[in-house]
Amino acid sequence: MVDPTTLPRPRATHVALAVVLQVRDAELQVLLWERARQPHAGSWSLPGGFLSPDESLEESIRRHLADKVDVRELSHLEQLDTRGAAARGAEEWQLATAYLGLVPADVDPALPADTAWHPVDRLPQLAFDHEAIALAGRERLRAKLSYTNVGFALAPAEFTISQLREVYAAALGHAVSATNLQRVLLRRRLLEPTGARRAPGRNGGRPAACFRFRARKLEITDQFAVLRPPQPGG
Amino acid sequence: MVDPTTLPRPRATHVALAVVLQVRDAELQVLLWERARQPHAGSWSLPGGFLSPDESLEESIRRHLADKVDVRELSHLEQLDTRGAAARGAEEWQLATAYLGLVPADVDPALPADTAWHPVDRLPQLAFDHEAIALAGRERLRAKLSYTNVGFALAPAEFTISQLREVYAAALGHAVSATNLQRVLLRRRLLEPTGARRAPGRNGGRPAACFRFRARKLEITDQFAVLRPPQPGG
DNA sequence: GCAAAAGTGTTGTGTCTACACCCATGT
DNA sequence: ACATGGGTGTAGACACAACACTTTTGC
Repeated sequence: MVDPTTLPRPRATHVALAVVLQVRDAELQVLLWERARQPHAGSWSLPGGFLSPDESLEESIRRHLADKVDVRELSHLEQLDTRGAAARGAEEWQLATAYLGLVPADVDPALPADTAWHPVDRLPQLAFDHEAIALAGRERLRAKLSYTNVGFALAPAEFTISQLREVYAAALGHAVSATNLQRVLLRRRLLEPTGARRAPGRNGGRPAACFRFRARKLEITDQFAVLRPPQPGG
Repeated sequence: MVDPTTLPRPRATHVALAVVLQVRDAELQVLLWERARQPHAGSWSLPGGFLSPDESLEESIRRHLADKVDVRELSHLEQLDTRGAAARGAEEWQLATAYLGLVPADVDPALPADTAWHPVDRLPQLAFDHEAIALAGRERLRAKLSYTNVGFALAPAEFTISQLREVYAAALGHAVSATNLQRVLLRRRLLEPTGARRAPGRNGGRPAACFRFRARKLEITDQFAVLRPPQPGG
């Protein structure tokens, strides 16, 4: 092998993409962007763009997303994976790093005209392999809802258990029992009561207590560690 | 935004790295490579190298590793993360994608002179941020030992429960009970008896039954799904 | 009072750890 | 016989899902 400083190395362009998810209208939706230019002009794709030499990957995806949604509304951002793609851009050699971004259910960011939310369960035709990436983002979210506190990133800052139940049900794609949701999240000490109560609707009903997530950054809350270290006597 | 085909985009070199782990001498060890050239000449780093335009990321890391360990001995390979690094190579703009590779405990690949195994718990000074990457690889492995069948990638093709216990203990970094290990892995149907028995050692003892992993590719075996879909009646 | 919504009590099931005990072999 | 290492039986702790029941409101 030779000294890399003397031999020009092949260079690729690099793109950062994001699967930005939000629960809207009781459905998990993803932010898509209608491509104005080739390749795949007119079809939908994940938002993102080219990396600049002076920024990190995370800075880059935040910068590109800032055109679509206010960055302050991104409550969580984590990396999915990186794929090289000979077939990605036909003529240029390109790599793409995908991120998962989450937006709380109670905000409705103003979007540019070329951008819209789409239910992840009914995606339109997507450019490149973006459908697979979007679905991978959904699965990552679903898994993490079970063993981390990611819920904080989808829920409003303060909420009733019923509201939270709707958010979880939409994200997980199946019915969720408010009873058990409350017990699991309280037992794990993810939630704390704010003291506030929400007045009932027109039909009456008991006023609901309000809760918040104790932490607003990602934590592992269920150490799935089977085979844990031995603890004599217990 | 402009048509990318008309405007030259900034391009970066891209490196694929691997955290290759194996249980050796009852310790989890990582394959390191002593750098012969700048930057960081003389210090240790993770094996890897530059990406070529005609290959995928995984092909690239397998090609670079082939110089160090026989590729057939890599029982598992998965992506960790990608980091941009302004500070990575001083003068050139570079991104690095890290992989986690695993080697079964019963092989001892011939290594080139500049390459050696080091216990992950006692790493020498590593170049760049490779220490953080190596530790991230170890944590990924530890987590997956709990909820997947990755054990297959660290264990020999056929083994006794005692041998497997040593492998798990080394990888997890704490004592593991053979009793409970056997129960968990059998209950989850990860292991099956081969029918063979292993003769006892000099001191006698009951002959041990031999087992193998049912599958030799990664599977999720513990759906950590708390909040699972409702199942009326049970 | 009655419907509606929130929240609690209770029971059953399954998984895991710990530890006692039994089994098969060498010396 | 007895030490050594392999393997099973069993009991307790815990987390979870399901569902019945109670509480608090509007009408």
